[in-house]
Amino acid sequence: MNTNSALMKVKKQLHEAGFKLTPQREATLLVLLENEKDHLSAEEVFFFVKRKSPDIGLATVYRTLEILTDLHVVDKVSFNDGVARYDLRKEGAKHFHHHLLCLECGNIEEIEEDLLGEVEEVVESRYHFAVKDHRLTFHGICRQCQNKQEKVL
Amino acid sequence: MNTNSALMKVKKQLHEAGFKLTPQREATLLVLLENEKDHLSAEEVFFFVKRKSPDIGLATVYRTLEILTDLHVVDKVSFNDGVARYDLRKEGAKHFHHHLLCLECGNIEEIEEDLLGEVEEVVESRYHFAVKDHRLTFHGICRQCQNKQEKVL
DNA sequence: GTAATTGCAAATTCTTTGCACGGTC
DNA sequence: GACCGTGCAAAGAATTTGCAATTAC
Repeated sequence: MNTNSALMKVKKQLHEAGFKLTPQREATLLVLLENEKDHLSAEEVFFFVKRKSPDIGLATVYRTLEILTDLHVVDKVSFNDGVARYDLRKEGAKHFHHHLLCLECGNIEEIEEDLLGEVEEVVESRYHFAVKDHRLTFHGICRQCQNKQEKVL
Repeated sequence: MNTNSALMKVKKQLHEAGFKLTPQREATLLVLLENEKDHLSAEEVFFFVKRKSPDIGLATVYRTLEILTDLHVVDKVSFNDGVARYDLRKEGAKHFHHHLLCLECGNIEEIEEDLLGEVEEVVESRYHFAVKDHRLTFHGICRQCQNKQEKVL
């Protein structure tokens, strides 16, 4: 995905929602785009943004992330470690992707595949619940850590 | 599920892990058992426990919930509202149950059905990830709120 | 021009920790 | 009597908010 076109798209979204495009918001967006694969916390985003715009304040980052969450540009996720993390929604992705959280090394891998189609149908029909989105995280041991454990044995 | 037998079982688990079953811990457990269907935060557990044992401290509740989480008696879950919630693991349940979070009224419904069997197989084989547990929450509109919306239209 | 946005610091909220005291085997 | 567990208050971490100054449109 072209960073610039993604940026333009969000700009449009911001304007349509009545927000201004400030340099601070642009810098924050750039950081998110450059770290697409990570799951940065607000503090981490702040750390990276500060290298581009040293005068930015943490509160501004929090406020920007809140707006982007409301616009569904990012998804706020939490992996039970007490920090909110922000995950860029993939361009054109119908569904929010899933996560594999390694209990050993703490690494988080992403799964783009949908996988939940049938499950959502069951939820819709059997529980009469109109599904809009989902959060799915598997807890377990990643490939690397499995290999390490085998060596130890 | 018999409250008393559930209590006995946890007592055994505590002892096996080298912990005592103190009156405070027992009161906390009782609150969890009595509110099995809810997803209480630590503060809420504290509130209910205080009615049984007015002298209990909030820190004790936090410490108890941490022990119970480590023993997998409860699961710590987070629905992105900034508070950790504690969900009693069902007796004999192979898998952690799923949640339906209504975006309208905020209510959380539970699904006991597994539903993820095939999905886990895909994750295991295609991503070489050894699944130990999962967290699945659907965001959407619950049956009650759907009915309300229809009336408005 | 003016309403939105910002940075800073203070305030809040949730959770953890230090420590002296109390209960238990 | 060693040790675990407790309550309280203080500390810590994450996030939000109030406000005067600044900026985008």
